[in-house]
Amino acid sequence: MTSNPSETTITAWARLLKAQAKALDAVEANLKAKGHPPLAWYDVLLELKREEGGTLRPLELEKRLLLKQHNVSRLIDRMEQKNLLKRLPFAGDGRGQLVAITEQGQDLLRRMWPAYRASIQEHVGSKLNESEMAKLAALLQRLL
Amino acid sequence: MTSNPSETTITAWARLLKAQAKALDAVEANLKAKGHPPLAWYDVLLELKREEGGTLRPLELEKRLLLKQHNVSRLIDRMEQKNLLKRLPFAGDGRGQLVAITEQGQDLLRRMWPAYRASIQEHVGSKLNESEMAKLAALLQRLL
DNA sequence: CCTATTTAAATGCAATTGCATGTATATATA
DNA sequence: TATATATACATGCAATTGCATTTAAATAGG
Repeated sequence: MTSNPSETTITAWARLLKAQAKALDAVEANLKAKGHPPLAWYDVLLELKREEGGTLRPLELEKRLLLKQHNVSRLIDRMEQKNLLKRLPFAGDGRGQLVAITEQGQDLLRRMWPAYRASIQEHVGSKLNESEMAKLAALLQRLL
Repeated sequence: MTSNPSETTITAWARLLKAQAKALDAVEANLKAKGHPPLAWYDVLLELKREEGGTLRPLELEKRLLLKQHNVSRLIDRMEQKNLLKRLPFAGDGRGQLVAITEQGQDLLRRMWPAYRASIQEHVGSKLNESEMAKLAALLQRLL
């Protein structure tokens, strides 16, 4: 038998939704205003960049970025169109594949970061001091 | 000149996105599995229910729920189709309108709450104790 | 008052997402 | 090793969302 959430929990839940939506909307809008693609593209490229060889399987991207399988497939389609990444066969499993970041992908990552970074600071960083931010990060980690 | 976000801020930002996405995905999936409509419908109905007279203007819903104007318009369309709310003329301003919750809307609110409540507890409430939850709620408030 | 501008909401069309299913390959089991 | 089942990714079609524009009503300025 599961107990009911406390009022405090309900408040925290509501604020989690609102705070994230508000900050994300602002960050996405800023990226777009600067002529950049959506944040999801940055997320994909960053995951790839951090890997040895700059490759990951779609399945792994799906797990890390909490995306649905069909959305990963189509996100890769769009990004491949723009030459930000390319699909490679995966030797270990004929069903699978590898997605590899390209030079252009790395370049986009570098070009997006200044705008992205400034938005994070404006909409999140500036709202709490360092120790409060550390506390927030720790509490959010507990939800993961 | 805006400073750059600290590492702590970047971590908190990443976790805000992930924690919200994870919890929200789970809650939405649970509602759907129980045969309920999306959370946004609940949000709209709850906002209306809490008002004197059970009415709000679309513009107000837009602000409170952080939705785009055209999405509010179409969300209202779909909910009106299902008789969960109805559009009324707004006397004070001929351009505007009032959206009013119906009996069926109030009923849906009541029927969704047990499932929603259980999900909030499972995916958020059970992860932190009361004082931690209060701290989280307070920190998130600061982002708003 | 008349005209220009702003505001509230709706809508046509394109892009994205959700959902179900398809295709190919891998693994398990008889 | 033949057959059934599971897994990885793709895709057709419907629903939703984004974007630009439209419509109607309100307010501002001459």
